[in-house]
Amino acid sequence: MTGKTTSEEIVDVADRLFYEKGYEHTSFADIAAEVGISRGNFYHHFKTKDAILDAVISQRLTNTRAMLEQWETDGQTPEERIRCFIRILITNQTKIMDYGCPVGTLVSELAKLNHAAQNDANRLFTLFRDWLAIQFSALGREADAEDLAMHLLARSQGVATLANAFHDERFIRAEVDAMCGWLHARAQEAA
Amino acid sequence: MTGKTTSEEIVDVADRLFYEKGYEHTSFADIAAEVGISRGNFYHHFKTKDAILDAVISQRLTNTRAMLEQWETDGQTPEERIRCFIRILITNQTKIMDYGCPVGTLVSELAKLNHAAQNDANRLFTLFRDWLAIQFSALGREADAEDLAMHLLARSQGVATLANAFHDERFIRAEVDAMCGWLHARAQEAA
DNA sequence: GTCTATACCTGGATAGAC
DNA sequence: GTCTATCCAGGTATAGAC
Repeated sequence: MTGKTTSEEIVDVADRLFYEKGYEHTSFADIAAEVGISRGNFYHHFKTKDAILDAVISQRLTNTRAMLEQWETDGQTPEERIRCFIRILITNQTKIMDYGCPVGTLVSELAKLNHAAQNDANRLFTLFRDWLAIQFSALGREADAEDLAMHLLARSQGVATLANAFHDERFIRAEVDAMCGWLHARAQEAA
Repeated sequence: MTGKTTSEEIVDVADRLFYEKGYEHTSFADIAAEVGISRGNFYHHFKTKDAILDAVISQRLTNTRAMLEQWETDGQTPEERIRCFIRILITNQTKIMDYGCPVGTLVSELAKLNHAAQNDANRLFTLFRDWLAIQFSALGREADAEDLAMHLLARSQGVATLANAFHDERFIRAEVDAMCGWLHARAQEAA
């Protein structure tokens, strides 16, 4: 710690607070306080709140792309790679139980606000969907790869929403197992 | 039209606006304008914004109970009754594509706000879960009724979230069919 | 680049006349 | 029960000194 510029710190803090408290409920004062700068100084780095949101989404897109690439090398087979996706529900269990899915909750909030950045935020979803579709194709499910990708994305979203509401670890593990089972069956069908 | 009292009208409008715009993003001015009363008059009926939220949640609980009772009479078998639940995704398709699930999005928002009414809102979820569990038990799945209920609830939540993000009717219909297929398989296993 | 001070607006909430 | 007027807190944004 730390080669980070102030701008980068602002984006990191904003990223976390937007996730934990929601976009609208996070104020400049909240972010400035955590970064340890004055509110005035803030505007030297970002002109508007929308500009911070754009930077946060852009950073999330970059981080997500990096994570997907990591999974490409972590998983030897398409099935293993897709399991990496399913298992983020376990990896991020604590945060998901507290705040839900970072992508799903942001997209839902922006939809209600009818916010201009809606489409940008949606690209986080399409990133996962397209990557999953590629994996399902590699698994031999070229014909319905995109449907399978959407199905899995939907199930993980639903699990995140209910995990957030009920704070139930057992439920998450059971659903993760069920998704892995479902995945294996789809792989067997293809083979 | 209308035998409704002003208080009832306020709750109806607030219910709709909380769904469409979110709780925090809906102001007293928004509600007052749609009801057609002044902001000052507003406080004659509800002292605080939290009080309106309580009233809205309470009304939703009442309406939900009525809907579940209706499904009890609509469906001849437990499987048919559960299908009533699955099909709300089709019935409310347009609204879900625009605003997501009324229950899921409210619960998620209140979680981020760390709002006192979180637990009350969660009762909307438990209402569905418990009703579904009763139906699965009646279907002969006493042993795993609650797990099946949570699974179905999660899937419908996920479909609502992605339907909201992608505005994809075809996806909703495909997932509804898949859920009905899954349900039938569970019923066959029990028989 | 960082600060203080401040303008401006919105939103929740109150008082009091009618 | 309904209104107008008003207060106050908090949030976004700007100006300008250091």
